[in-house]
Amino acid sequence: MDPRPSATAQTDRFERRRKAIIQAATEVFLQHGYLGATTDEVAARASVSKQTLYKHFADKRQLFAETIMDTTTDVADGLSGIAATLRDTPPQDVRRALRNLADGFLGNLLRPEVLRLRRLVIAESERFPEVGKAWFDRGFDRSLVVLGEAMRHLADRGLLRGVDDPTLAAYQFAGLVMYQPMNRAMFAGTDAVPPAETLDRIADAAVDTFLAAYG
Amino acid sequence: MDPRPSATAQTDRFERRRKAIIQAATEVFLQHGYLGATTDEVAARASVSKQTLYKHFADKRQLFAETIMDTTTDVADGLSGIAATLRDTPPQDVRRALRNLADGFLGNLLRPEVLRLRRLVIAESERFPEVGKAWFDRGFDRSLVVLGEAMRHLADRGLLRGVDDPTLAAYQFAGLVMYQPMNRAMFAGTDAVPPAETLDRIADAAVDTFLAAYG
DNA sequence: TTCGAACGGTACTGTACAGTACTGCTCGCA
DNA sequence: TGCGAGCAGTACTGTACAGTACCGTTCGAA
Repeated sequence: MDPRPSATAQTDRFERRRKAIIQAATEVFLQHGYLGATTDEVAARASVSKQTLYKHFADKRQLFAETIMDTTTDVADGLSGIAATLRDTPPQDVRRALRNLADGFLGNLLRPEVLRLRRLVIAESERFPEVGKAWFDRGFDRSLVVLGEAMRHLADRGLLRGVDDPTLAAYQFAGLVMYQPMNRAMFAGTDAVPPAETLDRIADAAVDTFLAAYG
Repeated sequence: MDPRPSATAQTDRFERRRKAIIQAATEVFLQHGYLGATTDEVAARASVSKQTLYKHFADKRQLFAETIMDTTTDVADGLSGIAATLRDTPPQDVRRALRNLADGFLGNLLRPEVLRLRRLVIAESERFPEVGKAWFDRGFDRSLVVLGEAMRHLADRGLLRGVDDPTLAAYQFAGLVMYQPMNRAMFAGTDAVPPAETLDRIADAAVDTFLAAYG
């Protein structure tokens, strides 16, 4: 009972349209929030009629859910790459590698789009519990588990000590680095991210404290 | 004391009404968010007519702004009390006092109402920048500055060392304790706060790491 | 060239809600 | 007991928007 013929050309077209709608919806939802966004604007920005939009997505709820679900792994993928380089750090470079990791956190997570996306997911985590949970599990938590694995690897190589709970250690590192700037950005606005010198001081101090415990 | 000559009865009445409206508005905004909330429901829950509501507040925006502004110092006050007890900790009890502080953070900030309020402020920090900034400055940052002062005091007494930047040290402690559970709660929902054993492990590990650096 | 499905444009429907207008009651005060 | 202010109740206005219906056009397949 597939209404579409099996021709791949039409399927491609269909998929391209769907991507355009999701792209447009991402922008509109990020700008106005869930309730503030209108399907009219999404359709217009995707250069698609509302009829087409509603052929792809049953209703506004589903459009939102699928749109945000699409972003779950974006940030995590970036951090996983950095975590991977940590595993094979030469012995004398642990401090430098951790400092590098801190910069990776700050540089990735404090980007305006990431902050707006974060705010949106948090804002709608009661209306869309599955979306919030997925974001946490597949994005947030996942990248810290990966980071924890890298730290355990460093511990196995004797470059860190006392890493009984690798994931917890990873969260501690992230907390040392991100807690102040992330909260500041969440509350005081995207343009309230601390200046580079401040971030440098925070990153240095985070590495010092982390190595005092695990170095 | 009261500069006004007469009519205090009516003024009291007026003020009581205003408080009732703000109380009702707090509940309604927390439940539905800014756009999702209706002034009809606020008026009904405050047992007040819409006319009366609009006599107290020019429009919905102002109602929201004043309602949330009213909450800025609620959480900070609770934490400041705990921070105050830290200052005069006897020498042998530093670890226990820090552990106590960690419990204070977790117990205060992970309460369902606090989480919902946090989500709301974050969600509306673009529509209401003043509100978000005020919440950060008067609530969040303020309590950590106070905590930093207490830590500097401990350092002056020789119970901590290396506290060059007390506020930064306070943020590090808060990050070690709160980063994982707060993010989990923000994304995965109010009922996703980790169980008590997990929070215990996090608090213990936070104190260990903090004291490794500053003890 | 012809056929048919999908699509864009657009107008429409129903509903929800911010803010206002009006009426009659109630309550504090003399 | 009577007066006046403020308020509850309620109805109304204007607007915005989710979702649908309809029509004419485009485009791919044979």
